[in-house]
Amino acid sequence: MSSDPIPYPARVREVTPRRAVDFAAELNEAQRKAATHPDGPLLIVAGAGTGKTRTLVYRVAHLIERGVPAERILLLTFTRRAAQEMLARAEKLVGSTSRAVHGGTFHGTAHRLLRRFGPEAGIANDFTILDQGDAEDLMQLSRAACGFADKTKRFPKKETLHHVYSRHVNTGIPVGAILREEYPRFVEFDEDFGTVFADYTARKQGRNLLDYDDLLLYWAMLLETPEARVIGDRVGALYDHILVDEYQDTNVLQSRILKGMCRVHRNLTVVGDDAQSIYAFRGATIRNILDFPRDFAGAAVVTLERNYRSTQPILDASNTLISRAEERFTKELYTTRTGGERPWLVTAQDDAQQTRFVVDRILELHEQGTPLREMAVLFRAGYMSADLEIELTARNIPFEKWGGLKFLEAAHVKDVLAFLRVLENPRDEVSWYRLLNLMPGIGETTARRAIEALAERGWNPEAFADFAPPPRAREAHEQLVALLRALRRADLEGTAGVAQDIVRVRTMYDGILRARYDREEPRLADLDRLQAIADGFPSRTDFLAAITLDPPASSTDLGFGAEAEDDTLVLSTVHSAKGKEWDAVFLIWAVDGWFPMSRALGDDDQIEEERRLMYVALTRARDHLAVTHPFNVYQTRRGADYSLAQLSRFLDRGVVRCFQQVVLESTETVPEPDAPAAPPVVDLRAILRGRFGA
DNA sequence: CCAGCTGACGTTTTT
DNA sequence: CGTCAGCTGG
Repeated sequence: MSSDPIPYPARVREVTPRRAVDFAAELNEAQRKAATHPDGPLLIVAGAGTGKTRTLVYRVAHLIERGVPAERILLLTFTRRAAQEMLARAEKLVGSTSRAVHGGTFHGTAHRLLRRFGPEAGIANDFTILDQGDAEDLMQLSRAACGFADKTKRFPKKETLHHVYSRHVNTGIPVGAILREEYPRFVEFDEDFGTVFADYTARKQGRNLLDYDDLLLYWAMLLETPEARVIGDRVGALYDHILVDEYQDTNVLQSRILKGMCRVHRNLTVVGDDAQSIYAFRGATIRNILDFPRDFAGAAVVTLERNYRSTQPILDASNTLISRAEERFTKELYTTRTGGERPWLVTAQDDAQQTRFVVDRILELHEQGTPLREMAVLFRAGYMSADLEIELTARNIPFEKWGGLKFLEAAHVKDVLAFLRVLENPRDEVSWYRLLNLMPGIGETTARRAIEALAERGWNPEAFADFAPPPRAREAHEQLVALLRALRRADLEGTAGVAQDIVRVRTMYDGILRARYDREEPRLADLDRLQAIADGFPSRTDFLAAITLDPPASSTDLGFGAEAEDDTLVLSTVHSAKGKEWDAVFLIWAVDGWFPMSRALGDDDQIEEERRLMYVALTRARDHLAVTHPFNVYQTRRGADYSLAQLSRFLDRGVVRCFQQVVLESTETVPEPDAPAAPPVVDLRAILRGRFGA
């Protein structure tokens, strides 16, 4: 129990819940305790499938029933989708009142607050947001401006620079320490990093650009900077209750924000599972959740251990796997569901056979009545589903893929967006640079000159019209000037929707696309889709912010109008599968070096994160779970040869005992459940082939 | 100064 | 496989 509950400010007003919520009947004891906890800090340690979302939804309902005005509740989630889902469920409990609850991601909320409070703190509210790719491009400009373009071949690439920068901002670890830890070969450049970062920071500010990290950083600074106290107090007073989902995946900066937001009250509820912390690469630290009771003295801790999702055999396998983890809140998931088959551990001869097995088994389950949308295939990294995607297409099985490359990151889509962004923010140097380089006859040098000319005239849009291009670029320049004028005119006349803007841009851009890229048909189709998405937005500002802050998760979930298929299989990275569940789950490529990835092998913390990641994968399954690994792996890297693949180190003897082993024969693909045969210890033929390969 | 070609390389996860 | 830096011909 909280030691010093702060009395709730008297702001009570009439609320008419649709029905009285019977917390005792609809929740189990632990859930009810969490949902109805009074004021004060609360940590809910919620294992996978223990009704975490349900508990949070009921807590929101409870707060509203107690008279907390909905608009003074802030619900921070990992994805916007998760927030919407929770709010929809809350509405079913307490009625439309709950619609006023503020829900969203940290970044989305930061964006909203900065548009509103930023101007008072020197942040013009017409800023545009850089996604990771944009930020890297800007870093490249800074790198060049600082004279590191070609000085040394060994100077870190823009991706490395950006990664170090982002890590520094999100974790507070000094740059030098990050280099020593992650990039020992770049330690000598410590000072140069500082030089580039200083330019990068100044450049962003001069161009009115904010990257993802800035959104969080400025939010934290509004709350923490003594000179901003007046603003910080107002921001901190916006909400009476803050609830945070997936707390194990927050970083130091986000934890600082929460402390700042709780300066007037201590009504902070966080929900998380330390065993599912999988975003350390983004600066998230498991310390946030482990140390919560210390950071917020008197915090109540409620643990949810009863699992409503999986069968006991699946839980046994998951529990055994995670029991090998080092530091954690100990909890053992249990269920009252009886029966269920043991999960399968499937050894395939090679990746082709692995693919065939998965597809065959999916069809089998489908025939037995499991809809495709109740099945998912999970993997460590996006590219690992390539083979499967081909097979599914060939066999006419509809699927959608989550995670991996998003179509918004495709070059041609970013090209079109660059035009819109220049209209939105004429100082957007990244977008200017990108679109100028597209024009025939304009390359790096001319683009740079044009941008300098713009900068000198205070980024006045007309300055570009006056810019005198070299003769070969004259035609392109004229066209571009005309296009931008037309777009701006439509803007002023108010005749332009975002979709209309895109149509106008494409009158010129489609030609460039055809000349510049191969496979033009699918690319043009992408632009059609972009147009269709844009159609739903009231303004360009909203559109641009939304697609950078909440990019569509799947490549198909924004198809035209009517969804193409109702019943589709899901292929997903394990990261993107977080928080979801299916009747049947296949985890493919459970091969050491792939899962865990070889890059993680040198570092104990990273290995631990990979282990938790696999735990997340296993606990997505309700009734059926199959983990597959090909025994021979075709190595494209050096030479072209097969090599032996070891089963993932996380599936040790004890874990494997929770599975039924299935070894696929080289001749046939019919699975034989409970086949006792162990995989061969060694593949002599592969060794023999290798001997004469070199 | 641009654009096209070649060879080398490294390859995650996401707001 | 796709990107990227570097080189070269126009």
